[in-house]
Amino acid sequence: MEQSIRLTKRRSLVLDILREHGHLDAYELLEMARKKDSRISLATVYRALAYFRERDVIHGRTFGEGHTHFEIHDAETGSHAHFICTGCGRLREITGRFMGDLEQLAKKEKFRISRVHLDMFGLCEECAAKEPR
Amino acid sequence: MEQSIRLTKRRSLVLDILREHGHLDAYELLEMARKKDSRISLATVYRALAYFRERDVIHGRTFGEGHTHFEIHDAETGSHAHFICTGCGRLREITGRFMGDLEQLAKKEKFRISRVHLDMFGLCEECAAKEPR
DNA sequence: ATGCATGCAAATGTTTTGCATTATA
DNA sequence: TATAATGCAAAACATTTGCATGCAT
Repeated sequence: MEQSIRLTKRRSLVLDILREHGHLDAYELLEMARKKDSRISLATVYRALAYFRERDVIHGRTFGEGHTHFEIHDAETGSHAHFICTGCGRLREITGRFMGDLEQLAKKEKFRISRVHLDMFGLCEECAAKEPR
Repeated sequence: MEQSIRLTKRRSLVLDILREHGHLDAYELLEMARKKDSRISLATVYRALAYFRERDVIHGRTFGEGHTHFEIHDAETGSHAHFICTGCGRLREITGRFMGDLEQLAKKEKFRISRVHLDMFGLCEECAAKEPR
């Protein structure tokens, strides 16, 4: 809900890492950030995340393990969709060609959509092969 | 990933409350449960939630406030979809008529879907009226 | 000189766990 | 009985904050 974005060295670092890797949790971010800037603190990471979240640059989500993963919004749609394999835990991003349908639906419901989060849980090809049904 | 489900008085209570109210957090659940059973503890609520979650009866999700909401899976699809108003915070459930499309997509991606979580963030009709753009 | 940004450590809030007790779906 | 569930309090985590210091998108 804020407007201007002031980028510091450390905020940029956090953002760059997210840009490169996507959906990381705070500790993973801290670890990667420290490779480039050994003095960055966990508090700064969290503060940067909160800062960007307020400004709608990133969002956080949880996949059931009790902590938050952060990622940058999809540039076009502000949306994100995932396949999460319940077998191996792998997470794959899927892109937004069907987001239009959802917006369609939203319109019918008189809801003005700004962001969609879609998570699909199931088995990926490999895990499905191992565990046939 | 577990098989049998043993229902005790307290587990049933937790489940009944979720059935009646949907997406509650642990404290809300505790509060409502205590109206029927004044001696139930927070630990039991959490343990019941973990128990049902392992057995895929319920799932938890967060909407950005730092704690988890729990709800029962949709009976047919195992899926859930929400509109979350970023203005007033209201949450509305939407039903699954377009879930088929998603399953279609999943099939193309060779992913065997068992559950879909869809959250759409935006402004509800009332908030959109207040804050036109 | 001023206003942010930051590190550190402490505080908070949520969820989990160890252990003794109670119930038995 | 034997096993599992429960309450209570403490512990463990994830996240936030107060305060002193440092920096300058």
